[in-house]
Amino acid sequence: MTAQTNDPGDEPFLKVLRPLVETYSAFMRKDDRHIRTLGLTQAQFDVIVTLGDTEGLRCKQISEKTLVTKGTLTGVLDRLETKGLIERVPCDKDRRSIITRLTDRGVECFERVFPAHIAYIKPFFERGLSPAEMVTLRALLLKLKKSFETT
Amino acid sequence: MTAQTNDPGDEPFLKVLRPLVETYSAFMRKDDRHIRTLGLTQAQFDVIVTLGDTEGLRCKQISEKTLVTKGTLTGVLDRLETKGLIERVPCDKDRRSIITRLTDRGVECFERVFPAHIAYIKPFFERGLSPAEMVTLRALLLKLKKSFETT
DNA sequence: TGACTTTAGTTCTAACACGTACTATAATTT
DNA sequence: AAATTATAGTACGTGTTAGAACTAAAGTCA
Repeated sequence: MTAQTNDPGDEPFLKVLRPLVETYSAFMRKDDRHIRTLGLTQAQFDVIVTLGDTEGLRCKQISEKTLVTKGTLTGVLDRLETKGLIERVPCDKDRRSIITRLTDRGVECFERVFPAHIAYIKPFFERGLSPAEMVTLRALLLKLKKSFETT
Repeated sequence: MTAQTNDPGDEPFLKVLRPLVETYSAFMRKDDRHIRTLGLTQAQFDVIVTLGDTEGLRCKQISEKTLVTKGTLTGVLDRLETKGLIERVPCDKDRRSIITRLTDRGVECFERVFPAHIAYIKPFFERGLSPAEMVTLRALLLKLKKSFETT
């Protein structure tokens, strides 16, 4: 005879929600701290990586790829511009738009920081999961993601 | 004959990292927006839920459960106190500590907001994943989490 | 007891993060 | 062409967020 409670805190799906939040948080703490040792913030790193290997992108595009809203992006770009890592040039085709691209120093930063960070993060994933588990995890995460994107 | 590139952007583990970030983000956007319609921020909601069904906790304990650092917590608690949802009472046993607990209005808020939010979020998980998939996803996430917690 | 060390919580700074309002420009409609 | 609507980026207000410096109170140990 099991106790039949209606405590919303016992919902089975919370057994997925909490690990999702906690795993993401554990990853982010590591990720963030390492990026800071490289002299960038998380948001700045994301922008540099997004701009790497491109000829420059518009705010809208950067915003979509980094999941940073445009309002926030203005400030992030301001700071990267101050650091001399990016430059903003007006767009000929659409005078509302501005093309943001890496400066020479920005490219140098990208080439130094990106591989270093990948190399730092990689072992945590490879130690924790087999290749087969990675495939499974990816598939399940994408299913869940899709559910959050419908409606 | 497959092309052998050394582009760090092609690392297999990124096929897990990106879904992890994107799924968490997709979830959070939904989660956050719903909580705001209930009149709280994410951090405030987390604190209210943590304090619900307790006789009050110390900052340290709230900080551990919500994954919010103590420096941030002070501000969150300040705003909840201003809203009249929590109260801070000195701790007899340890005069460095302060017990934070829900006021009557806070309890009322908890009882209204928590079930409502659970009910809102639940369908996204249950639509996206079968019970068996939830078990698998949970296990893999916890393995990965553990890897990020060692060292 | 008195000098270290740890712990609890606040204060402070820099940087996000979101939503709203705003300006300028572009696209569409009539 | 004029009016309407949509889009691009910025400005601003409120609220996190992490981390370092600070104060007060315990705990430790010699």
